[in-house]
Amino acid sequence: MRRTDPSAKVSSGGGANKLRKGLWSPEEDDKLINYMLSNGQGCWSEVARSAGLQRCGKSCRLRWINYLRPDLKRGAFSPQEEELIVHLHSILGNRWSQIAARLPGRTDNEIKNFWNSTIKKRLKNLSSTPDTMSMQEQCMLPMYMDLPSTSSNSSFQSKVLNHATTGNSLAMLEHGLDVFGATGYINPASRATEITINGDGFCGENEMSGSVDYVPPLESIGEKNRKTEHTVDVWNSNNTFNVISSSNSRDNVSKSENIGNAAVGDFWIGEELQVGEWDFEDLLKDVSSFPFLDFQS
DNA sequence: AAAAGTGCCAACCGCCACCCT
DNA sequence: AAGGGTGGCGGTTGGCACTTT
Repeated sequence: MRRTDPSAKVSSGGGANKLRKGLWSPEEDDKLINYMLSNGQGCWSEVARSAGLQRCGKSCRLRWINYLRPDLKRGAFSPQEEELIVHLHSILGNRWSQIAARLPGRTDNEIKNFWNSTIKKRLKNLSSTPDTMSMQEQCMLPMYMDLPSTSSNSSFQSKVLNHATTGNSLAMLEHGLDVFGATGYINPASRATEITINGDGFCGENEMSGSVDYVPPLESIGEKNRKTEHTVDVWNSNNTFNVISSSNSRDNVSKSENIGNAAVGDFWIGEELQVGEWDFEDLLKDVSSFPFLDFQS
């Protein structure tokens, strides 16, 4: 843990308006905590002024949200949290605030740091040792590694690789997954050949196999630039990807369009799946059932 | 023991959207 | 409609702590 810097920089500016930057001192923390506990959150620039802090409101907000908030859960991420982060990231991509919203007591910054410093590296390492990874990791792996070049459809594979290399889910909608999500995550409790579409209100026709996790439109209310055309990549039981196109409603996925496929290669060992290998399975199978979800926010 | 390398994470930065005037 | 203030977000950086050489 970094120690507080008693000589935090003071930003250049006019006379009395000098604002401190850098690490927060314990005294500053005390001021902010005391003010917030007695007055609650208001306009952050006003908080900074009223609390007697030579900080910009933005800095106060960040400090409070990421470090001083009393409901924060400090300490290492549990394996369950880690699993959930990986799964949510596979669905939501780098939408850290939305991932954090599903992990009580954790901040977006914390999750982002954890992802960049730990999970990313772990997944990278795992990609070179597929025989030692957990079931969940096996299922997630294809999203983060390059695929073998055995696809008969190179453009489709390019698209898949683009997803993988950008860290976005294979299942991210091509033009903005802001209404619902889908992922190639496969339920380890199921045999690969038995996986079927699931998700609230999504895809009435089980004409394609695969696994689709519905993610509630947590941020979709009031969202701008909502796209009306969606494309979803889905793992199917033949170790290929399906691409499902929908018109404009998650309740009306009208067709399944298998525009290409990409073999997932030797690291896919779905036939060796064991039921009950990890307890978090039911939770991850359908994120929408997670009790912490706030669909209305 | 010291230098170099690496990991971790708090905090900053820039951008964008929203609200108000 | 335009512009300023503010909040929120994701990407990035800087520096401390730890590990390796």
